[in-house]
Amino acid sequence: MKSIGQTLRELRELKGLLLREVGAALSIDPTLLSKIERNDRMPTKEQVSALSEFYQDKKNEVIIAWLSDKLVYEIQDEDLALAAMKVAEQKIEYLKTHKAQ
Amino acid sequence: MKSIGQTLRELRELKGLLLREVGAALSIDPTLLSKIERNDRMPTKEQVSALSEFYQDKKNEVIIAWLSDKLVYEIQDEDLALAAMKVAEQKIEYLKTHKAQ
DNA sequence: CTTATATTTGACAAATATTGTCAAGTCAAT
DNA sequence: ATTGACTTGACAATATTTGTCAAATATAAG
Repeated sequence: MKSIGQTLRELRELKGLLLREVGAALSIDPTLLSKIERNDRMPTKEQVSALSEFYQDKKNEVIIAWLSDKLVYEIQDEDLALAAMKVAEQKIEYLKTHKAQ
Repeated sequence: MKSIGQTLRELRELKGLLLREVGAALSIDPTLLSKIERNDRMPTKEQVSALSEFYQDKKNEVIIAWLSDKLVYEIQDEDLALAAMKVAEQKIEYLKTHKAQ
């Protein structure tokens, strides 16, 4: 249950890499990476794709941390947040079974 | 499990009101209300507040339909949508118990 | 204490996304 | 054909988000 920032930072440090190095590998400005790892900027879908590929073995972990952070961000201040989440889950499940082509 | 648009349309029709009438009561352009009821535009937080007050008895229903739609919108195309929802739920619960003043 | 390297921060620019409006269109009933 | 309710499309207006750069901070080494 880690934030996307925490997830990315831990993965990077595990590999002993610098922001500069990851940045160079993925063409992302290191200062932007810093902000992302500090949850100061949300990475874009493309950045998450690149990062999740970069940290291969933890691909899904990265994506799930990112998606869940985006969800939380959307409703964290709401009293009905949890109730809304449950309904959203049902809606997703419904869409999944009834999805178009 | 209704969309925000469907929820609002049904509530309005139950009261036998016209878009024009609800619009006048809440200072919202009727053509915008039309789009909202057709899920073509997301209402803003302020509009949802006004609308949920207007349809008093169904206040929470309106808010939950809106919040859950926003959540779904955020992740509906993702394979990991459901997994992310579960994690987001945990994060919300965590924030709820550990929330700052 | 000075230098070197890594990271962070703040302010702003740039890009994107979202919402609001208006004129014109459809549709049904009369 | 006219009227009334609603819808649609294109564009304007706003708002939000993201990216960049220079400066600040931090840490370690010499």
